[in-house]
Amino acid sequence: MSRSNPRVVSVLERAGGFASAQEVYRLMQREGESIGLTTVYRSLQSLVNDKIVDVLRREDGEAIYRLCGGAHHHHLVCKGCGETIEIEGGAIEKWAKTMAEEFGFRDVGHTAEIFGLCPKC
Amino acid sequence: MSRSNPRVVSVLERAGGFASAQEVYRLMQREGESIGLTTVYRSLQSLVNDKIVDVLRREDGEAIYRLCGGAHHHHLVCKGCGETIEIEGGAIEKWAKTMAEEFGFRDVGHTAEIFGLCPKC
DNA sequence: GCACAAATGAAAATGATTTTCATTTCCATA
DNA sequence: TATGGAAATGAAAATCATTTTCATTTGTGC
Ligand SMILES: [Zn+2]
Ligand SMILES: [Zn+2]
Ligand SMILES: [Zn+2]
Ligand SMILES: [Zn+2]
Repeated sequence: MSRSNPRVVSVLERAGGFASAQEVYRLMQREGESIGLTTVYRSLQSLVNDKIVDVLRREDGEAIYRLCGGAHHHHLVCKGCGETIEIEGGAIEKWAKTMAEEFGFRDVGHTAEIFGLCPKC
Repeated sequence: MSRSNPRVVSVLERAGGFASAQEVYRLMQREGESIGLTTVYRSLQSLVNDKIVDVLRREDGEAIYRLCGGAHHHHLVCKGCGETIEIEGGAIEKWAKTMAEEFGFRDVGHTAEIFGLCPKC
């Protein structure tokens, strides 16, 4: 059932930072790899499910993907140039845990992102 | 040149939290207000430019808008039944501010959500 | 080879957002 | 009040990422 595609992973590796599904597709085409856009979308979804890939949104709403080091972390993203910094979320982890307990929630996860303009922009 | 539309502002006020352009449009229609979808989009854009309105993205990428200054809060969402609880984010606010300062980011916003299974599920 | 499940991808469908463009509303001035 | 132009409006078409459909191909065990 795992549709995680090693060829897509390889492209993300070479791409370095974030890339959209469309970009991954174009890259593979340019390099002469034969793949369908649908498969790119499915592979990326699968990689996200398997937590091998992070997904965020560009300001225009397009989804962008990136290989994610296993460690849990959060992001500080520049709205101008897209630069992304991985940051510690110690305070968040505690907050999420506290809130979940207070309301009796189990099996809890969370998301947290900060976005603004970096010094260069 | 200001296309900020007081009728759209009024809808956002009544809506309380976040609403997408499509939702604002549907709401106005339901209330018998005559307005075009294009104008809704233009008004919301204008309100964002004038910093009267905040814009975020839903998980599916749809843009959602909210009056600035409406009380800022976060959500605790049940993955099972969808129940949503509005929660305080004091710790987050501080965390976001600290991190942004540390890396010299300006004009900063953030998102934070907790999701899990509520006591009933 | 055979059967059958999973993977693939082309093409169509979807849905939010933007663009076009003709029409209408405002507003200042004669 | 009439008039001319600028700004606002909205219906319809265009755009574009993403999802769905569905027929075909591939892989795997027998
Ligand atoms: Zn930047
Ligand atoms: Zn965290
Ligand atoms: Zn529940
Ligand atoms: Zn907050």
